[in-house]
Amino acid sequence: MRSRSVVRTGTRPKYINAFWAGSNIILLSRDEGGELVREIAPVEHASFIRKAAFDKHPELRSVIESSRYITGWREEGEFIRIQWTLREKAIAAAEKDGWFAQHGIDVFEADVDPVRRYITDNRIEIARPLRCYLDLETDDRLPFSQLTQMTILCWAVVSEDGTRKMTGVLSEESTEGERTLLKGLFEELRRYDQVCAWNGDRFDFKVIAARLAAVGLAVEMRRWLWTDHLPVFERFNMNSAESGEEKQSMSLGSVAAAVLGPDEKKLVKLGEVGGKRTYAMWKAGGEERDNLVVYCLDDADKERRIEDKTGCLETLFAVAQATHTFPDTRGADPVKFVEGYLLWMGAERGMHFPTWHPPPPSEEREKYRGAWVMEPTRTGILRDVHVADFARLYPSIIITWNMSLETMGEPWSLEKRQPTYLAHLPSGTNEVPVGYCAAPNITVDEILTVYDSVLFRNEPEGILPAMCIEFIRMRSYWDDEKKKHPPGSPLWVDANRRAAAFKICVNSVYGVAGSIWSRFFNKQLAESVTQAGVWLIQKTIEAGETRRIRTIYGDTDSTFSMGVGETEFAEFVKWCNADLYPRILKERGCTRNAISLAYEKAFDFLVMLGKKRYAGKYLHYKGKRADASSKPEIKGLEFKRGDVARLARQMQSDVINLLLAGKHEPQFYEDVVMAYRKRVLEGQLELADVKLAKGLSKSLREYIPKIKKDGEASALPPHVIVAKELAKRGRDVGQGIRIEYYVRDASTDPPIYAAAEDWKGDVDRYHVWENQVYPATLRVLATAFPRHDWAKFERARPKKDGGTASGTLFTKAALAVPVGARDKRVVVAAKKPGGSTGQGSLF
DNA sequence: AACTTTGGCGAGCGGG
DNA sequence: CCCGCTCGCCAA
Repeated sequence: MRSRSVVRTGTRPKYINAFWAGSNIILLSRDEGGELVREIAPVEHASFIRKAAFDKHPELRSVIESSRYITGWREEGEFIRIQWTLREKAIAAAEKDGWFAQHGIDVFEADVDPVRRYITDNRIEIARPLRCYLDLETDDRLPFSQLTQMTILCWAVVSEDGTRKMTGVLSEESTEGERTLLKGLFEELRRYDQVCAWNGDRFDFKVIAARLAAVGLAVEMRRWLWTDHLPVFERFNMNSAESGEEKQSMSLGSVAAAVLGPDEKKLVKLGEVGGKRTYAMWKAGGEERDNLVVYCLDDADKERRIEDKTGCLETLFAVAQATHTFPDTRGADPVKFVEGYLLWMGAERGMHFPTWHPPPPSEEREKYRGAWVMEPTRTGILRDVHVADFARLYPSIIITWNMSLETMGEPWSLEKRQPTYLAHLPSGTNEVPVGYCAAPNITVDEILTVYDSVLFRNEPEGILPAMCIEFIRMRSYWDDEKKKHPPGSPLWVDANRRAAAFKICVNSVYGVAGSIWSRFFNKQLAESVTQAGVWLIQKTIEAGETRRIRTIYGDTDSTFSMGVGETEFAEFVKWCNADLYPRILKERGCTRNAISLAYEKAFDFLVMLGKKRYAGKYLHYKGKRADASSKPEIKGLEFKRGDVARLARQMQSDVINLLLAGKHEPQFYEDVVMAYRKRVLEGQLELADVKLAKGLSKSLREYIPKIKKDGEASALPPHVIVAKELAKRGRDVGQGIRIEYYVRDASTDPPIYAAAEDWKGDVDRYHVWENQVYPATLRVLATAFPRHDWAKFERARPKKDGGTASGTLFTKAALAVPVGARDKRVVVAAKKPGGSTGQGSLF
């Protein structure tokens, strides 16, 4: 490799990557000329104990000094740093039943990765890696499960600015041929530091590693940052999807189409359309082989254009640089990057954190209580609904109650016998101990109200709140920087990314405190955060009630209220911030207050269906009046879901848009329903209209059918049945893969499900209407017009004994509306006797 | 390897 | 017909 190894002197460079190799840490940077520079530093396997342990255990010093696994120790502030021969020894000594634990000595950070150790102790800064996009085409005659045996037929590498596009194609089917191809690939890759591939972790990177071994090439893979673009896109870009349409498929082609627009013409995706293609194309040689390379290059370039548009890899880099983490796939994991910053800050303060221990299996894990979701007190079409929400609720709570592991005090339990109807009153005896604040954690049952609080010391500032404050400060710094530059200019774009990155960081702090995969996990702490949120929102709703503000719904950090005008509601929000929160927080012993409620928006019309399901038309949003071009806000409804049939989304969206536009005559919607019904039962249907797509949340073998009473195995979920069939064909049906399928015939027992790739137009139209398309809209209409009978349109399938259905699907049997077909659940109000039951003209 | 959390809805299945 | 269960997706 054309790199040079140096002994470091002078100013420390920023590093593009580092990895642990045997007894060394290898650090990579690039010099002024862009040449790769490697530095070598000795690896250290360290753990920490409190210095006080030496006083308590006089024998400790000699135990440490005589251990053959300990190479040294030294004092560092309040801690002793112990250096181990092997990482495994450091971890073993910190085990829950290890020597230290038996002697009541806490061991800190024993499991910290050696690279992280080095970054933390040596204050390593992260440099921007040179990025490229990679795609491979492999021999598709082998099933996905045998990807390690797949010969690489060609590769394409595109530089991040798109000015350099290189490809390689297999010259001959032999080990030597593939070795030459791989050599060519790595000759190209060494210009870069970060290699991005769509689905790379599942496919391309695995194939490369396997083929290097197969042809006998030794390459130090850890020298690159291997970044799977797909999960990074999902994590940093997904919330931008408006409808479920974009969530149907995460394939490169689909995402490119969604992100780059309809003019992005997708080339035929190899291996997906037309069955086995790649090997045949390569084998054919000539123009066909050239086409294979063209496809391959086009995919690599799609990635580049997706990044140009979304910037999610740039955001990953901004997060990584802010948290001293390298921007590979794992660097996108909140647990990883928050830990990076936590240890960084801890080192500044002479603090160390608990050793992380592998958690028990999920069945044994104790959950903690989360947010509160209010049952809507009103459903249907509502007017003038004001929405307030807490700014960054959980970080604000962490700051306000100074919630951190090291500030956590004793649990503080207070039981109070009082009737439930008084449960909302302050306990009256909650004298919080001096110097502490009490996290509200209230359980109310029939007669007992339990304030099962955790106390937190107000001083000094905890490291978790400090981290939140720093991230918030940095976000606002970059927001200010942004304003100094013309929108869209390079400096503006950079500031925008960094602001976005710090927002991601702020929002990740709570999740990490609540994650068992984090060394900072603490159930009591995490529950204190969520329950403080419950308390705040409930206090807000109560306070509103005394001011004629009727809150009809709320979820976690928001309230939806009616009964007053904009001015009064704005006044209320102001009063909450100026008066209510300062007062009640003081009562809980808080000396800080980062809680802030904002009047976010108001809805002109709101169609409220239930918890987490509504659609609204804005009156104003964040101070700006809505206009005709303002899009409706839709939450939770099928329209937003990527797993339902497209027709279900379309029909529901049509009806919602009409409702929000002020169309409020039921008869009008009867016509819409009948038109859709006709289309589903008689019209042209394409696969995309009726396709369902569900992900596999675990590997196929983990779906174990229950045994029925009769001793038979019960049915697996439809997408799993289809996935098993696809597995037989050698398709990739691993964990996380979305299975696309449709219902061929639901009248049989069991129903027949078919993979999307087997589409022959033979879809069960009755099932499509009754189960996939109409219910989503039925629920909207039944909520909007509760006195109207909407269930009568639901039945479509002719009764088995109902004579001979032939010709048109609109036979008498299909149109008959048996009384029993009415779904009582959606007929909210009693039907008016003899009233309009919608015997529309089509009947 | 794949893991931020809990709350909640609806589809599908099976049993009473 | 209702209920309880699992599953996957979505809200926050």
